[in-house]
Amino acid sequence: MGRLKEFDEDKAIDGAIDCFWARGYEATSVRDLAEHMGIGGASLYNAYGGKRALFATALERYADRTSRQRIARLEETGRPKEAIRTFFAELIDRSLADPQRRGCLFVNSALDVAPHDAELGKAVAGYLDEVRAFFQRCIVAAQAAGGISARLDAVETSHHLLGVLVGMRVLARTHASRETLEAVARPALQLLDVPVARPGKGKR
Amino acid sequence: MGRLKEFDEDKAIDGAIDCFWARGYEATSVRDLAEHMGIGGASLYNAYGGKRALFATALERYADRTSRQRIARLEETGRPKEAIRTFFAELIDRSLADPQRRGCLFVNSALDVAPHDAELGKAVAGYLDEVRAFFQRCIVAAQAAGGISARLDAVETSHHLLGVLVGMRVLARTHASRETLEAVARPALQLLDVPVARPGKGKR
DNA sequence: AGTATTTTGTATCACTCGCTCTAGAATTGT
DNA sequence: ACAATTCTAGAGCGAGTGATACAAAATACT
Repeated sequence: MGRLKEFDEDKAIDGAIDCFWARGYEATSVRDLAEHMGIGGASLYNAYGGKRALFATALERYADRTSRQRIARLEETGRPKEAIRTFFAELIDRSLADPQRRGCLFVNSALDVAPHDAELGKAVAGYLDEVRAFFQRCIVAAQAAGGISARLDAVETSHHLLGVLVGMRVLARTHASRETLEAVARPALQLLDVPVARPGKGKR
Repeated sequence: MGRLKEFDEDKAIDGAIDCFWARGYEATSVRDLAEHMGIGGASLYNAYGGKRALFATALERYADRTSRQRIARLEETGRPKEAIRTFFAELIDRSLADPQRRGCLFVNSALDVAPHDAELGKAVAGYLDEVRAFFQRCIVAAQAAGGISARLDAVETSHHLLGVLVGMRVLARTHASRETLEAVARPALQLLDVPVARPGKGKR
Protein backbone atom coordinates (compact mmCIF):
# COMPACT_ATOMS: atom_id res chain seq x y z
CA MET A 1 0.00 0.00 0.00
CA GLY A 2 1.07 3.58 -0.43
CA ARG A 3 1.99 5.74 -3.36
CA LEU A 4 4.37 4.24 -5.92
CA LYS A 5 7.81 5.64 -6.74
CA GLU A 6 7.69 7.67 -9.90
CA PHE A 7 11.39 7.53 -10.79
CA ASP A 8 13.68 4.80 -12.05
CA GLU A 9 15.93 3.85 -9.16
CA ASP A 10 18.69 2.60 -11.42
CA LYS A 11 18.72 5.75 -13.52
CA ALA A 12 18.69 7.82 -10.35
CA ILE A 13 21.71 6.05 -8.89
CA ASP A 14 23.51 6.40 -12.19
CA GLY A 15 22.94 10.13 -12.01
CA ALA A 16 24.28 10.20 -8.48
CA ILE A 17 27.36 8.26 -9.57
CA ASP A 18 27.95 10.76 -12.36
CA CYS A 19 27.81 13.66 -9.92
CA PHE A 20 30.07 12.15 -7.28
CA TRP A 21 32.43 10.86 -9.96
CA ALA A 22 32.86 14.20 -11.68
CA ARG A 23 33.00 16.52 -8.69
CA GLY A 24 33.80 14.41 -5.66
CA TYR A 25 31.76 13.95 -2.51
CA GLU A 26 32.24 17.27 -0.78
CA ALA A 27 31.84 19.42 -3.87
CA THR A 28 28.59 17.75 -4.89
CA SER A 29 25.49 19.36 -3.40
CA VAL A 30 22.25 17.63 -2.62
CA ARG A 31 20.49 19.91 -5.10
CA ASP A 32 22.95 18.95 -7.86
CA LEU A 33 22.33 15.34 -7.03
CA ALA A 34 18.56 15.64 -7.06
CA GLU A 35 18.61 17.43 -10.41
CA HIS A 36 20.88 14.90 -12.10
CA MET A 37 18.90 12.05 -10.57
CA GLY A 38 15.66 13.49 -11.88
CA ILE A 39 14.00 13.60 -8.48
CA GLY A 40 13.13 16.13 -5.81
CA GLY A 41 15.10 16.73 -2.70
CA ALA A 42 12.47 15.17 -0.48
CA SER A 43 12.47 11.98 -2.54
CA LEU A 44 16.22 11.76 -2.22
CA TYR A 45 16.04 11.80 1.55
CA ASN A 46 13.02 9.52 1.57
CA ALA A 47 14.59 6.93 -0.71
CA TYR A 48 18.25 7.03 0.25
CA GLY A 49 18.42 8.64 3.67
CA GLY A 50 20.77 11.48 2.84
CA LYS A 51 23.91 12.49 1.02
CA ARG A 52 26.29 10.19 2.82
CA ALA A 53 24.08 7.12 2.59
CA LEU A 54 23.46 7.85 -1.08
CA PHE A 55 27.19 8.03 -1.64
CA ALA A 56 27.69 4.64 -0.04
CA THR A 57 24.94 3.23 -2.25
CA ALA A 58 26.49 4.83 -5.31
CA LEU A 59 29.90 3.40 -4.43
CA GLU A 60 28.47 -0.08 -4.14
CA ARG A 61 26.58 0.25 -7.42
CA TYR A 62 29.70 1.56 -9.14
CA ALA A 63 31.63 -1.43 -7.83
CA ASP A 64 29.05 -3.80 -9.23
CA ARG A 65 28.49 -2.12 -12.56
CA THR A 66 32.00 -1.00 -13.40
CA SER A 67 34.71 -2.69 -11.41
CA ARG A 68 33.40 -6.19 -10.74
CA GLN A 69 31.79 -6.52 -14.14
CA ARG A 70 35.01 -5.71 -15.92
CA ILE A 71 36.97 -8.06 -13.69
CA ALA A 72 34.52 -10.88 -14.34
CA ARG A 73 34.60 -10.27 -18.08
CA LEU A 74 38.39 -10.38 -18.19
CA GLU A 75 38.63 -13.36 -15.89
CA GLU A 76 36.19 -15.37 -17.99
CA THR A 77 38.53 -15.38 -20.95
CA GLY A 78 40.78 -17.85 -19.15
CA ARG A 79 43.91 -15.97 -20.21
CA PRO A 80 45.03 -14.50 -16.88
CA LYS A 81 48.18 -12.79 -18.08
CA GLU A 82 46.37 -11.22 -20.98
CA ALA A 83 43.62 -10.18 -18.56
CA ILE A 84 46.02 -7.97 -16.61
CA ARG A 85 47.48 -6.55 -19.79
CA THR A 86 44.02 -5.79 -21.17
CA PHE A 87 42.94 -4.29 -17.86
CA PHE A 88 45.69 -1.69 -18.06
CA ALA A 89 45.18 -1.07 -21.76
CA GLU A 90 41.49 -0.43 -21.20
CA LEU A 91 42.33 1.76 -18.25
CA ILE A 92 44.45 4.00 -20.44
CA ASP A 93 41.86 4.07 -23.20
CA ARG A 94 39.07 4.95 -20.81
CA SER A 95 41.13 7.58 -19.02
CA LEU A 96 41.94 9.33 -22.27
CA ALA A 97 38.50 8.92 -23.78
CA ASP A 98 36.72 10.65 -20.90
CA PRO A 99 36.65 14.36 -21.70
CA GLN A 100 35.89 15.13 -18.06
CA ARG A 101 38.94 13.19 -16.88
CA ARG A 102 37.00 11.79 -13.96
CA GLY A 103 39.47 9.02 -13.28
CA CYS A 104 38.27 6.27 -10.96
CA LEU A 105 35.57 6.86 -8.39
CA PHE A 106 37.37 4.64 -5.87
CA VAL A 107 40.66 6.48 -6.25
CA ASN A 108 38.98 9.86 -6.05
CA SER A 109 37.10 8.76 -2.96
CA ALA A 110 40.24 7.40 -1.35
CA LEU A 111 41.57 10.95 -1.20
CA ASP A 112 38.33 12.84 -0.79
CA VAL A 113 36.30 10.98 1.81
CA ALA A 114 38.39 8.12 3.17
CA PRO A 115 40.60 10.25 5.43
CA HIS A 116 37.64 11.97 7.05
CA ASP A 117 35.19 9.09 7.27
CA ALA A 118 36.52 5.83 8.68
CA GLU A 119 33.52 3.79 7.61
CA LEU A 120 33.50 4.93 4.00
CA GLY A 121 37.29 4.70 4.01
CA LYS A 122 37.10 1.02 4.89
CA ALA A 123 34.60 0.48 2.12
CA VAL A 124 36.81 2.21 -0.44
CA ALA A 125 39.84 0.23 0.71
CA GLY A 126 37.76 -2.93 0.33
CA TYR A 127 36.75 -2.08 -3.23
CA LEU A 128 40.35 -1.35 -4.15
CA ASP A 129 41.41 -4.64 -2.60
CA GLU A 130 38.94 -6.45 -4.84
CA VAL A 131 40.93 -5.19 -7.79
CA ARG A 132 44.18 -6.19 -6.14
CA ALA A 133 42.79 -9.66 -5.45
CA PHE A 134 41.88 -9.92 -9.13
CA PHE A 135 45.50 -9.19 -10.02
CA GLN A 136 46.64 -11.79 -7.54
CA ARG A 137 44.31 -14.45 -8.90
CA CYS A 138 45.48 -13.72 -12.43
CA ILE A 139 49.13 -14.03 -11.44
CA VAL A 140 48.60 -17.28 -9.56
CA ALA A 141 46.61 -18.74 -12.44
CA ALA A 142 49.20 -17.67 -14.98
CA GLN A 143 51.94 -19.16 -12.86
CA ALA A 144 50.07 -22.46 -12.71
CA ALA A 145 49.66 -22.38 -16.48
CA GLY A 146 53.29 -21.51 -17.03
CA GLY A 147 52.75 -18.03 -18.42
CA ILE A 148 54.37 -16.22 -15.52
CA SER A 149 57.52 -17.18 -13.65
CA ALA A 150 56.84 -18.93 -10.36
CA ARG A 151 59.62 -16.85 -8.84
CA LEU A 152 57.38 -13.80 -8.90
CA ASP A 153 55.71 -13.05 -5.56
CA ALA A 154 52.02 -12.98 -6.46
CA VAL A 155 50.89 -10.96 -3.44
CA GLU A 156 53.65 -8.40 -3.71
CA THR A 157 53.17 -8.01 -7.44
CA SER A 158 49.42 -7.56 -7.00
CA HIS A 159 50.04 -4.72 -4.56
CA HIS A 160 52.49 -3.18 -7.01
CA LEU A 161 50.02 -3.39 -9.87
CA LEU A 162 47.32 -1.77 -7.74
CA GLY A 163 49.71 1.00 -6.79
CA VAL A 164 50.58 1.64 -10.41
CA LEU A 165 46.90 1.56 -11.34
CA VAL A 166 46.07 4.14 -8.69
CA GLY A 167 48.96 6.34 -9.71
CA MET A 168 47.88 6.26 -13.34
CA ARG A 169 44.36 7.23 -12.42
CA VAL A 170 45.63 10.24 -10.52
CA LEU A 171 48.05 11.33 -13.21
CA ALA A 172 45.29 10.97 -15.78
CA ARG A 173 43.39 13.73 -13.97
CA THR A 174 46.22 16.17 -14.59
CA HIS A 175 45.82 15.62 -18.33
CA ALA A 176 48.67 13.15 -18.70
CA SER A 177 49.22 11.93 -22.25
CA ARG A 178 48.90 8.41 -23.56
CA GLU A 179 52.68 8.21 -23.80
CA THR A 180 53.03 9.14 -20.14
CA LEU A 181 50.44 6.66 -18.94
CA GLU A 182 51.92 3.88 -21.04
CA ALA A 183 55.37 4.69 -19.69
CA VAL A 184 54.05 4.39 -16.15
CA ALA A 185 52.45 1.03 -16.85
CA ARG A 186 55.02 -0.64 -19.09
CA PRO A 187 57.65 -1.56 -16.48
CA ALA A 188 54.96 -3.08 -14.28
CA LEU A 189 53.61 -5.17 -17.14
CA GLN A 190 57.11 -6.26 -18.14
CA LEU A 191 57.41 -7.71 -14.64
CA LEU A 192 55.05 -10.42 -15.81
CA ASP A 193 57.37 -11.27 -18.69
CA VAL A 194 60.47 -12.38 -16.80
CA PRO A 195 61.72 -15.67 -18.23
CA VAL A 196 59.40 -18.32 -16.93
CA ALA A 197 61.71 -21.21 -16.11
CA ARG A 198 65.21 -22.11 -17.30
CA PRO A 199 67.61 -19.33 -16.36
CA GLY A 200 70.10 -18.16 -18.95
CA LYS A 201 67.58 -18.29 -21.79
CA GLY A 202 66.28 -14.78 -22.48
CA LYS A 203 62.96 -14.30 -24.24
CA ARG A 204 64.07 -11.76 -26.82
CA MET B 1 54.68 54.42 5.27
CA GLY B 2 51.57 52.85 6.70
CA ARG B 3 50.85 50.40 9.45
CA LEU B 4 53.19 47.40 9.76
CA LYS B 5 52.10 43.76 9.43
CA GLU B 6 51.63 42.19 12.83
CA PHE B 7 51.90 38.52 11.83
CA ASP B 8 54.76 36.32 10.66
CA GLU B 9 54.21 35.65 6.99
CA ASP B 10 56.13 32.37 7.06
CA LYS B 11 54.19 31.05 10.02
CA ALA B 12 50.98 32.13 8.38
CA ILE B 13 51.73 30.29 5.14
CA ASP B 14 52.73 27.22 7.13
CA GLY B 15 49.35 27.32 8.81
CA ALA B 16 47.67 27.58 5.43
CA ILE B 17 49.67 24.62 4.12
CA ASP B 18 48.59 22.58 7.14
CA CYS B 19 44.94 23.35 6.47
CA PHE B 20 45.01 22.63 2.75
CA TRP B 21 47.16 19.56 3.30
CA ALA B 22 44.89 18.00 5.88
CA ARG B 23 41.49 18.83 4.42
CA GLY B 24 42.01 19.66 0.77
CA TYR B 25 41.20 22.86 -1.05
CA GLU B 26 37.43 22.72 -1.24
CA ALA B 27 36.88 21.49 2.28
CA THR B 28 39.04 24.20 3.82
CA SER B 29 37.16 27.38 4.66
CA VAL B 30 38.60 30.84 4.76
CA ARG B 31 37.69 31.03 8.43
CA ASP B 32 39.62 27.82 9.17
CA LEU B 33 42.55 29.25 7.26
CA ALA B 34 42.52 32.57 9.07
CA GLU B 35 42.35 30.87 12.45
CA HIS B 36 45.23 28.47 11.76
CA MET B 37 47.26 31.28 10.22
CA GLY B 38 46.72 33.44 13.28
CA ILE B 39 45.29 36.35 11.33
CA GLY B 40 41.91 37.88 10.63
CA GLY B 41 39.91 37.33 7.53
CA ALA B 42 40.50 40.83 6.27
CA SER B 43 44.27 40.44 6.60
CA LEU B 44 44.12 37.23 4.62
CA TYR B 45 42.49 39.00 1.71
CA ASN B 46 44.74 42.00 2.08
CA ALA B 47 47.94 39.98 2.12
CA TYR B 48 47.17 37.09 -0.20
CA GLY B 49 44.24 38.15 -2.34
CA GLY B 50 41.87 35.32 -1.51
CA LYS B 51 41.53 31.60 -1.02
CA ARG B 52 42.66 30.53 -4.48
CA ALA B 53 45.67 32.84 -4.59
CA LEU B 54 46.63 31.76 -1.09
CA PHE B 55 46.45 28.15 -2.20
CA ALA B 56 48.78 28.84 -5.12
CA THR B 57 51.20 30.54 -2.75
CA ALA B 58 50.98 27.64 -0.31
CA LEU B 59 51.62 25.15 -3.12
CA GLU B 60 54.74 27.02 -4.18
CA ARG B 61 56.01 27.28 -0.61
CA TYR B 62 55.34 23.57 -0.07
CA ALA B 63 57.32 22.80 -3.21
CA ASP B 64 60.26 24.83 -1.94
CA ARG B 65 60.22 23.72 1.65
CA THR B 66 59.34 20.06 1.25
CA SER B 67 59.78 18.69 -2.22
CA ARG B 68 62.73 20.59 -3.67
CA GLN B 69 64.62 20.63 -0.40
CA ARG B 70 64.44 16.89 -0.06
CA ILE B 71 65.42 16.39 -3.68
CA ALA B 72 68.42 18.67 -3.27
CA ARG B 73 69.51 16.93 -0.09
CA LEU B 74 69.36 13.49 -1.69
CA GLU B 75 71.01 14.64 -4.89
CA GLU B 76 73.91 16.20 -3.00
CA THR B 77 75.02 12.83 -1.68
CA GLY B 78 76.32 11.91 -5.13
CA ARG B 79 74.84 8.42 -4.88
CA PRO B 80 71.98 8.62 -7.37
CA LYS B 81 70.72 5.07 -7.08
CA GLU B 82 70.70 5.26 -3.31
CA ALA B 83 68.93 8.61 -3.59
CA ILE B 84 65.93 7.00 -5.26
CA ARG B 85 65.92 4.17 -2.77
CA THR B 86 66.10 6.57 0.14
CA PHE B 87 63.41 8.75 -1.37
CA PHE B 88 60.95 5.87 -1.31
CA ALA B 89 62.05 4.69 2.11
CA GLU B 90 61.50 8.16 3.55
CA LEU B 91 58.19 8.37 1.76
CA ILE B 92 56.98 5.25 3.52
CA ASP B 93 58.31 6.40 6.88
CA ARG B 94 56.70 9.79 6.56
CA SER B 95 53.40 8.38 5.36
CA LEU B 96 53.18 6.04 8.32
CA ALA B 97 54.47 8.55 10.86
CA ASP B 98 51.79 11.13 10.06
CA PRO B 99 48.80 10.38 12.29
CA GLN B 100 46.61 12.52 10.04
CA ARG B 101 47.60 10.52 6.96
CA ARG B 102 47.72 13.66 4.89
CA GLY B 103 49.76 12.10 2.11
CA CYS B 104 51.29 14.51 -0.39
CA LEU B 105 49.84 17.95 -0.99
CA PHE B 106 50.58 17.68 -4.72
CA VAL B 107 48.87 14.33 -5.07
CA ASN B 108 45.87 15.48 -3.08
CA SER B 109 45.65 18.62 -5.18
CA ALA B 110 45.94 16.64 -8.41
CA LEU B 111 42.59 15.04 -7.61
CA ASP B 112 40.93 17.85 -5.71
CA VAL B 113 41.81 20.99 -7.63
CA ALA B 114 43.49 20.12 -10.91
CA PRO B 115 40.42 18.83 -12.76
CA HIS B 116 38.39 21.95 -12.03
CA ASP B 117 41.07 24.61 -12.35
CA ALA B 118 43.28 24.44 -15.42
CA GLU B 119 45.81 26.94 -14.12
CA LEU B 120 46.35 25.29 -10.76
CA GLY B 121 46.26 21.93 -12.52
CA LYS B 122 49.19 22.94 -14.68
CA ALA B 123 51.08 24.09 -11.60
CA VAL B 124 50.47 20.80 -9.82
CA ALA B 125 51.52 18.83 -12.89
CA GLY B 126 54.67 20.93 -13.00
CA TYR B 127 55.52 20.24 -9.38
CA LEU B 128 55.00 16.51 -9.91
CA ASP B 129 57.21 16.64 -12.98
CA GLU B 130 59.98 18.14 -10.88
CA VAL B 131 59.97 14.93 -8.87
CA ARG B 132 59.91 12.84 -12.04
CA ALA B 133 62.84 14.85 -13.44
CA PHE B 134 64.73 14.13 -10.23
CA PHE B 135 64.20 10.41 -10.78
CA GLN B 136 65.35 10.78 -14.37
CA ARG B 137 68.52 12.63 -13.38
CA CYS B 138 69.31 10.00 -10.78
CA ILE B 139 68.87 7.19 -13.29
CA VAL B 140 71.01 8.87 -15.92
CA ALA B 141 73.71 9.63 -13.38
CA ALA B 142 73.68 6.09 -12.04
CA GLN B 143 73.88 4.71 -15.57
CA ALA B 144 76.92 6.90 -16.25
CA ALA B 145 78.52 5.66 -13.05
CA GLY B 146 77.71 2.04 -13.84
CA GLY B 147 75.24 1.49 -11.03
CA ILE B 148 72.21 1.03 -13.27
CA SER B 149 72.02 -0.86 -16.53
CA ALA B 150 72.22 1.37 -19.59
CA ARG B 151 69.47 -0.76 -21.14
CA LEU B 152 66.92 0.81 -18.81
CA ASP B 153 64.93 3.62 -20.42
CA ALA B 154 65.54 6.54 -18.07
CA VAL B 155 62.49 8.58 -19.11
CA GLU B 156 60.09 5.66 -19.03
CA THR B 157 61.41 4.48 -15.69
CA SER B 158 61.11 7.96 -14.20
CA HIS B 159 57.45 8.07 -15.22
CA HIS B 160 56.94 4.65 -13.70
CA LEU B 161 58.55 5.68 -10.44
CA LEU B 162 56.41 8.78 -10.25
CA GLY B 163 53.30 6.70 -10.89
CA VAL B 164 54.25 4.30 -8.11
CA LEU B 165 54.99 7.21 -5.80
CA VAL B 166 51.61 8.76 -6.46
CA GLY B 167 49.85 5.43 -5.99
CA MET B 168 51.59 4.88 -2.67
CA ARG B 169 50.58 8.32 -1.45
CA VAL B 170 46.96 7.60 -2.25
CA LEU B 171 46.97 4.14 -0.70
CA ALA B 172 48.62 5.58 2.40
CA ARG B 173 45.51 7.70 2.95
CA THR B 174 43.37 4.58 3.25
CA HIS B 175 45.52 3.44 6.17
CA ALA B 176 47.67 1.05 4.17
CA SER B 177 50.28 -0.81 6.25
CA ARG B 178 54.03 -0.63 5.93
CA GLU B 179 54.02 -4.10 4.39
CA THR B 180 51.56 -2.98 1.73
CA LEU B 181 53.46 0.16 0.85
CA GLU B 182 56.76 -1.71 0.69
CA ALA B 183 55.18 -4.32 -1.53
CA VAL B 184 54.01 -1.60 -3.89
CA ALA B 185 57.45 -0.03 -4.07
CA ARG B 186 59.72 -3.06 -4.12
CA PRO B 187 59.23 -4.21 -7.72
CA ALA B 188 59.83 -0.67 -8.93
CA LEU B 189 63.06 -0.40 -6.97
CA GLN B 190 64.19 -3.81 -8.16
CA LEU B 191 63.94 -2.42 -11.68
CA LEU B 192 67.07 -0.45 -10.88
CA ASP B 193 68.92 -3.64 -9.97
CA VAL B 194 68.85 -5.46 -13.29
CA PRO B 195 72.33 -6.73 -14.14
CA VAL B 196 74.33 -3.78 -15.26
CA ALA B 197 76.38 -4.96 -18.21
CA ARG B 198 77.59 -8.38 -19.36
CA PRO B 199 74.60 -10.55 -20.16
CA GLY B 200 74.61 -14.10 -18.85
CA LYS B 201 76.16 -13.09 -15.53
CA GLY B 202 73.38 -12.75 -12.95
CA LYS B 203 73.86 -10.60 -9.88
CA ARG B 204 72.67 -13.07 -7.28
C1' DA C 1 -16.21 4.58 -0.32
C1' DG C 2 -13.09 5.10 3.27
C1' DT C 3 -8.74 4.66 5.55
C1' DA C 4 -3.95 3.91 6.11
C1' DT C 5 0.45 4.43 4.00
C1' DT C 6 3.86 6.14 1.06
C1' DT C 7 5.75 9.53 -2.31
C1' DT C 8 6.22 14.15 -4.03
C1' DG C 9 6.72 19.32 -4.52
C1' DT C 10 7.40 23.44 -2.09
C1' DA C 11 8.92 26.17 1.41
C1' DT C 12 11.99 26.74 4.83
C1' DC C 13 15.21 25.81 8.68
C1' DA C 14 19.73 27.22 10.81
C1' DC C 15 24.18 27.31 9.22
C1' DT C 16 28.39 28.03 6.48
C1' DC C 17 30.52 29.66 2.32
C1' DG C 18 33.94 33.23 0.01
C1' DC C 19 34.21 37.80 0.21
C1' DT C 20 33.66 42.91 1.22
C1' DC C 21 32.72 47.06 3.74
C1' DT C 22 33.71 50.25 7.28
C1' DA C 23 35.74 52.21 11.14
C1' DG C 24 39.65 52.61 13.73
C1' DA C 25 44.61 51.56 14.98
C1' DA C 26 49.38 51.99 13.71
C1' DT C 27 53.00 53.68 10.97
C1' DT C 28 55.96 57.35 7.99
C1' DG C 29 56.73 61.85 5.85
C1' DT C 30 56.15 66.77 6.17
C1' DA D 1 50.46 68.39 14.73
C1' DC D 2 48.72 66.81 10.53
C1' DA D 3 48.04 64.22 6.39
C1' DA D 4 48.78 60.06 3.83
C1' DT D 5 49.03 55.30 3.86
C1' DT D 6 48.65 50.55 5.37
C1' DC D 7 46.89 47.04 8.33
C1' DT D 8 43.43 44.98 11.62
C1' DA D 9 39.04 43.76 13.68
C1' DG D 10 34.33 42.77 13.26
C1' DA D 11 29.99 42.96 11.21
C1' DG D 12 27.59 41.64 7.47
C1' DC D 13 26.61 40.56 2.33
C1' DG D 14 24.15 37.37 -0.96
C1' DA D 15 24.41 32.79 -2.13
C1' DG D 16 24.43 28.16 -1.20
C1' DT D 17 24.73 24.11 2.25
C1' DG D 18 22.43 19.55 4.21
C1' DA D 19 18.35 18.51 6.07
C1' DT D 20 13.37 18.89 7.52
C1' DA D 21 8.19 20.13 7.81
C1' DC D 22 3.99 19.93 5.83
C1' DA D 23 0.32 19.23 2.93
C1' DA D 24 -1.31 17.51 -1.47
C1' DA D 25 -1.32 13.42 -4.45
C1' DA D 26 -1.38 8.61 -5.35
C1' DT D 27 -1.65 3.94 -4.16
C1' DA D 28 -3.45 -0.66 -1.57
C1' DC D 29 -6.30 -2.88 1.74
C1' DT D 30 -10.83 -3.39 4.04
